[in-house]
Amino acid sequence: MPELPEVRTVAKVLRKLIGKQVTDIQVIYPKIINDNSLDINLLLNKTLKDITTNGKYLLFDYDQYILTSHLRMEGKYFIKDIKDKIEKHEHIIINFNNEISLRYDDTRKFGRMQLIKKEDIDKTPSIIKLAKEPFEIDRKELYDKIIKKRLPIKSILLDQTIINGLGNIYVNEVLFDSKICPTKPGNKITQEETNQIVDSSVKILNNAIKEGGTTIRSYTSSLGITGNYQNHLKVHLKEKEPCTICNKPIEKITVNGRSTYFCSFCQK
DNA sequence: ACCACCTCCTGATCGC
DNA sequence: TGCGATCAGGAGGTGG
Repeated sequence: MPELPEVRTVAKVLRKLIGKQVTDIQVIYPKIINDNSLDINLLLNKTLKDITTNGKYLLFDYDQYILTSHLRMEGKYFIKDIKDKIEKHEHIIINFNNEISLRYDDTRKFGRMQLIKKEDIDKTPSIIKLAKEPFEIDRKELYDKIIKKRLPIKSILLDQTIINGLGNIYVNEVLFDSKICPTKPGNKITQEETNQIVDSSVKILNNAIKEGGTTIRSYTSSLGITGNYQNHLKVHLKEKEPCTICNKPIEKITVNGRSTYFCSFCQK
């Protein structure tokens, strides 16, 4: 699943479209567009000014409009020629300069887009409720939010209103790096452990960004560019493999319905 | 406020 | 081998 490093990698690749003008839009599977979105055809003839990210959201800046795009599980973008055949899982097509075709491809159709007026970005619930990314999060505020909860720390860190950008892969890795058991309830977490979670998140996300993200089945970047961070994973998908610290087998459990990989000896 | 549970989807994998 | 059942999972919604 695309998380913060993968989304940043996608944004970087797509920035080659900046300065180009939208000449055609095709919505093949309309449910990808949120019900509360403006009509995406308002982007016709508009010029793409910038692409930024906020957590797992891509933000396409078209001057007076912003198109938000969340890839959820398997959303991906491809840049093709407008004459290229439309593939089975390509649901939204935006053509630029009558030559370049941006294809939104999503096997499971979980991804969502929403077109908003730029001045409404501060009134858009999905965006404003996002917490800060680990790079700039306030550790005391994060601790105050964590200790109010009895949910497992694993589940708390997947909540984008608590900390922004981590998904299942990186939460598994962050908790291993922090030596914290994923099932430990939030109200048992200390300020020191919170600080460690932030430090580990920054370290792991920065390394993953450097590697272009993690390539697993559900994620490939635009243009088939693939990341390399899967080679650095220490627990995710490593069930029964030896822990890199203590050599005991990595365990797989389910925490609130999510696959969780950890070392029960190293993570307390 | 907090949290459990359901929904959306389809390809891969499992079980018989 | 084949076919139906089950699973995976981010975020939004519902309801206790």
